[in-house]
This record gives sequence, structure tokens and C-alpha cells, in this order.
Amino acid sequence: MTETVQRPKEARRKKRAPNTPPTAQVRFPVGGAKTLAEVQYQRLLDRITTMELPPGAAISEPDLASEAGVSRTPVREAVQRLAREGLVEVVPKSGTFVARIPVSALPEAVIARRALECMTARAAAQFATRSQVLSLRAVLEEHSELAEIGDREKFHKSDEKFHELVATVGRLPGLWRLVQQVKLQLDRFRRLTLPEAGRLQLIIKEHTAVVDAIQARDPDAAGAAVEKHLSGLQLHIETVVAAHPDYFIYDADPTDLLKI
Amino acid sequence: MTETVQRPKEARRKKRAPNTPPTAQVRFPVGGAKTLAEVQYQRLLDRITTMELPPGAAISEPDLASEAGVSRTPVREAVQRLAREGLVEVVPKSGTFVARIPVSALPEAVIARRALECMTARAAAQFATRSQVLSLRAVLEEHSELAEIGDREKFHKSDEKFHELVATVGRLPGLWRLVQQVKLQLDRFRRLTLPEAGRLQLIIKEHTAVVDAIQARDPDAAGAAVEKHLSGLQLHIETVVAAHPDYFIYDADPTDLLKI
DNA sequence: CTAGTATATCTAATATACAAGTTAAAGAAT
DNA sequence: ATTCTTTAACTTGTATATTAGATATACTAG
Repeated sequence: MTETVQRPKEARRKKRAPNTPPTAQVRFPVGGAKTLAEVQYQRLLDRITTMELPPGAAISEPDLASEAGVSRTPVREAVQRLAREGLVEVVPKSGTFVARIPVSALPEAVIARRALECMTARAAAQFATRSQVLSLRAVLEEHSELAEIGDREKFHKSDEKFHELVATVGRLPGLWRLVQQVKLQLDRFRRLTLPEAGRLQLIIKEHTAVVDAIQARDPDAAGAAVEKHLSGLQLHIETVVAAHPDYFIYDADPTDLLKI
Repeated sequence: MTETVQRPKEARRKKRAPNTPPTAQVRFPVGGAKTLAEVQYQRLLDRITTMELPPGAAISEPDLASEAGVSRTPVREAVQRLAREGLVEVVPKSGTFVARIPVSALPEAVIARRALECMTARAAAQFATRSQVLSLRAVLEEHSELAEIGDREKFHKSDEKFHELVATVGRLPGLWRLVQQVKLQLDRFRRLTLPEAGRLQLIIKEHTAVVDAIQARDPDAAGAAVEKHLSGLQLHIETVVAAHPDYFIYDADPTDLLKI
């Protein structure tokens, strides 16, 4: 090992004074200059959420690397991140697999979203400016346009944008980031549900109720509207799980019992 | 580059059938077999939360690596993870620094904790068994013991254990994981506050109120008790920020404005 | 002395090489 | 045929080497 590492550079070039940030000036991270690892992460995330890589599918770091024409390093970084987010499971020295959806995580995610987004909506009702309300209405209009075309993919993106905007207006963008994390498993689940007739219209209607409450500066109504909006999913979990039994995992987690 | 990578291994050994998990058997991750990267993460996290590495401090991957006697790879993995958690900021090709505490994140964290833990307490009041209530009381007793000794460090650990146990009893362990994430910045902040007389006793009192409500199977009371417990912090933010101005960063995030 | 430029040296990002462990398939023994 | 053993190929974890960008100092011109 490098046990006896002597560092003769003790008296090297004067280093930046401690507690000094990169530089006093602000640094604007350029959006286009994405790191390779970031790209690999997005690619993998996409393939997982679209179920191109279904739960249980094997993932090979070397294969992904050569497919993408990069080395294993950025691929590995992406895999590590996905593992922490619960989307892949890596077994040391053995293999990496797309994680099954833990059924217990689904109702939990719904509960977390309700709690968090209820707050963002209340805050939005408190802080929204007239222009922000118009921005929200603009997103609603976008919803309608995409629903008419029938582009469920873009509609979903627009849906996300709505929720993010509510959080931003409520000055609680951090809460949206938490929701995003929890949403990962929910989104995979949603892919397995059949498109119901009128579902898009229902979403638009519920979103509109939220905006109305925000415009009326009525936090209680806004929170209630969000709660109503986010309570839909729970019911048909069982039927979907029954249809794809090996995409899910029942996690009654023995450690939980030990802890108590 | 490896542009023309030919893979002649197309007809190689038969791979595991798709959608097959690591193995049918359950695999119990051995607690002791921590990966080097994990160790490095814990070490760095500790040095950051204890303010041994204060906000703004420079971090050098090679230095950390040689100090710990490992290569840069596991160190880098730890740094990446901390970056995603908002505890360090890495400027590509330039340097890595302990992140300043974003002041806006503090009230946000309090709000998120309130929303989330209110739910866990309500759920706990709904599901708690008699034995679980006794476990909660045991933790309360531990609180008292540690408060008498005056060991604030262990008291904090015990405090965490309490909140985690409430979430577990409420069958919402995922919500506690979210809270943990949000707590990272709060904990750094707490390190900067002076120990107030009677603070520990107040915490015990408030925790006791939560347990009482859970035992009484009164979700509303439990939720209210948690809300009350978690509303304390907010006030003295300004004074602490004034005392350590360069440990914080005011993030009115210009991108937020563009998004609207 | 000041402003601008060059350059040496730091950094993190990526690539490659090696080590340690797992697993599946082939082969041997029953 | 069946079960055990062996073994080779494949896995991730870690170490090292290379690349490219950023920055502080030294230097040059005015």
C-alpha cells in the first residue's frame, strides 16, 4: 500500500486561503457542458423508467460502456447514483440488476407527495403574483393542447412542469426535489397501468382547481385540491401487481422487526 | 477513441435468463463488509457535519486519498455522493469545496420535516402496538439518561433514533429516509448554535407528548405534537447567520426567475 | 508601479489496468 | 442419469495513468 507516502510538497505553491470558495465571482454552470457521467445517468434512467430495461434485467457496466463508446468510469458513476436512488441493485462482484419496485414504496410515495405538495400549494397560494398565476394558466393550456393531440409522453412532462412551478411559486423548490426522488418508483409503476379514458381530462380539471385556489389566495383550498389530486393512484395497485408479479418485490424487511 | 470496438464475444457463454434477479435466494448484506467508498463517505460526512471541514474549505481528492491510504477512486465516489446531497460543491477541473449552507434551505427543511414527520406520527398513532409504545418510552428514558450525563452528542443520536422509530412504527420508513436527507443541512446549522439551557429537557417533554398521543391512538394530537416540536428552530436563523456570514450563501437562484 | 500575458502546476474527468470474488457450464465420479 | 468438483469466463471493486481545463504566480511591456 501507499503507507509511507511522504508528501514533500509541503512548502509548495501558496494555496488559496482556507474557507475561500472557488472564486468570489458567481460561476454559471453552462447547461450544455454536461459531463459524460451525467449523460450516462440520463440514458440509463430513461431506459429504466420506460421499462426498456424492466425490473430484474441484468446490467453490465462494460457492455454499457462499449455501447456508449465511453470507458467504464462514467458508466459506473451513473450506476452508483441509480443504486442510491433505488432503481438498480448492485451485487458486488456478481452483477447489477434493475431493481424491482418495492410495493410498500408506492403508498409511501403517494403519502409523501401529498404531504409535501400540499405544503407547496399552500405556500403558492400565499405568495403567487399575478404573473405567476398566468404562468400556471399557461401550463394548463399546454395540458389541453397535448391532451388533444393525445401525446401522453409530453403530457406527462407538462404535468411535471406544473407541479414544479407550483413549488417554485411557493418558494419551496427543495420540496419539489424531494418529490422528484420519490416519484421515480411511482413513474415506473404508472408505465404499467393502462391508459384510462378521460384520465388526462381529469388531471387538467384537478390542476385547474389548484390554480383557482392559488389565484383566490386560499391556502386551505389549494392544499385540499392537491390532496384530492394526488389520492387517485392507490386503488389499482393490487391488480397491476397481479399482472406483473415479478416486477415487484414484497419488502416486509426483517430488519424493521429487529429494530423494535 | 474506442470508436471501432468490435465485440467478437457475441456467442459467448450463455447468460442468465433475462429478468432473473441475482439469485432466487435472499442475500443478506453483511454489515461488516463495507466497501472502501462507503468508509470514505462516512469519514468525509463526519468531518463536514462536525465542522472540522467548515463551509468553504477546499477538498483535494488526491490528498484525501493518500491520507486514507486508498486510491482516488473510492474517495471520488464519496465526493460525488456528497455533492449530490448538497454538502460539497465540485467545480470541474478546478476544485472541490465544502458547500456553504444555503439559507433558503433551512426554513424549507423545517417545513419538509414538519410535513413528513406529521404524517409518520399520525400513522404511528394509527398502527402502534403496545410493545412499540414501550419501545418509544424506552427511547425517552434513554433521552433522560443522556441529558443527565450531559452528553449532547449521544443525545442527538438518541433523538434521531426516536424520530426514526416513530416512522418505523407508522410503517413509513421511506419518509424517514427523506427527512434524513433534508436534515443534513439542518444538522450543520445546529452545530453553530450555542447550547441553550433547558433545551434538552424541552425536547424530552415534546417527545413525551408525541408518545402520549400515539399511545392514546389520537392521530390529530400526534401530528400536532410533532408540528409543535419541529417549529422551534426557525427564529434565531438570522443571528447565527450574522455570526458566521461566510458559512452561508444567499441563493435567490437566478434560474428560478427565468423558469417563470 | 501597473496591466497584460505566459507558463507551470494544480485540479477533476476519463481511460485503462489489475485484483478479488461469483457463477455457470463442462467434466469426473458415482 | 445424477451429483459433485473443477475451471474458465464474467462480474464489480480498486488502483494507476492519461487528458484537458482552470488558476495563481512569474514575467514582460508600458
